[in-house]
Amino acid sequence: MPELPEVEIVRRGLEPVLVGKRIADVVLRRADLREPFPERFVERVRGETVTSLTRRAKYLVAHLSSGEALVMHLGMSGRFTVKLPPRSPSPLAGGRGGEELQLGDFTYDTGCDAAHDHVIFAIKGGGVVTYNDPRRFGLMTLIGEQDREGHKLFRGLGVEPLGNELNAAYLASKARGRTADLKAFLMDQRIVAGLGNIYVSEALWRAHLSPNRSASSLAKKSGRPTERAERLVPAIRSVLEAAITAGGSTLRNYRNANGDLGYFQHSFAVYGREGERCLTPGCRGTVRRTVQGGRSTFYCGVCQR
DNA sequence: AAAAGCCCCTGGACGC
DNA sequence: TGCGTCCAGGGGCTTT
Repeated sequence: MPELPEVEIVRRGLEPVLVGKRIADVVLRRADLREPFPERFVERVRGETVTSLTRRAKYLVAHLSSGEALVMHLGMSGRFTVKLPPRSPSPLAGGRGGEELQLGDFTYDTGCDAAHDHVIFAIKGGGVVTYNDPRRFGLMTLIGEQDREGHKLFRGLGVEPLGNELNAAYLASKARGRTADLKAFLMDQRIVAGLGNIYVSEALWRAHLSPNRSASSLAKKSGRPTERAERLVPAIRSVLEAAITAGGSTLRNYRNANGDLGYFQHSFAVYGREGERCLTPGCRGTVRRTVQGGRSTFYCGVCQR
């Protein structure tokens, strides 16, 4: 589920739990996700202190005191849950009799739906962070800080959409001469890193641009940005910022309830709203769904041109 | 180099 | 209730 806003919300949720803390223990419950965990993964993480937790595109990066970075990607179905310390057995477990694991100073009750809990981190003096991922499209690896920027995971990534590097001139320079449609162009992590299927649809709606339009129409023949490119930039920024804001507030409430970093509920203008009215003021259009590159695209054919 | 297609994996929703 | 089909917010790899 995670696109940039969700990953950023997870980062903000995990930050106070992890940063400045020592990872007392790590349990791997299988040998791989999308790819195998690296050699000696547990030994290289156990005992390390997390000095900071950052995000690049859809990757979470936990910087360790060893000089290595623990790089994590949530794939399609990855999520982290946090259990703050440890009364065992938890009253919430409901006597379901989940498997019990001994971690560091305390016992962790996996509960009833732990079949896809693949990685468990015990934080010294502070709780348990669990990575759960049914589809296992996620990823965890360790990269030396020296090598990180040049690593294959990061080397080809485009600009951060919330940074200053994303601007109309940049989009135009990348879009010039492209035959791909705008949807595919914005989904390409080498152009803008962190957008996914939902927020591309949402950003194009905000910019009143059709997903079927050629990406090259962001650039004039001279290579200068068109007015469309100028519109697209604030559309991308604003939808991501709104999602992060909404998710952040939901996160607080959710953690107060049960410590779970659940994904936020967010209402979309077009995504998942096929057949419903377009929300652009004054527009009489209806949201349509099409398929591009095997993925659903939602848009209004009336106000998005 | 760029674009299109296929693959990885599991679970949930839906129709019969 | 059970079974088959389709769909899902990720990215990487191969082919053209």
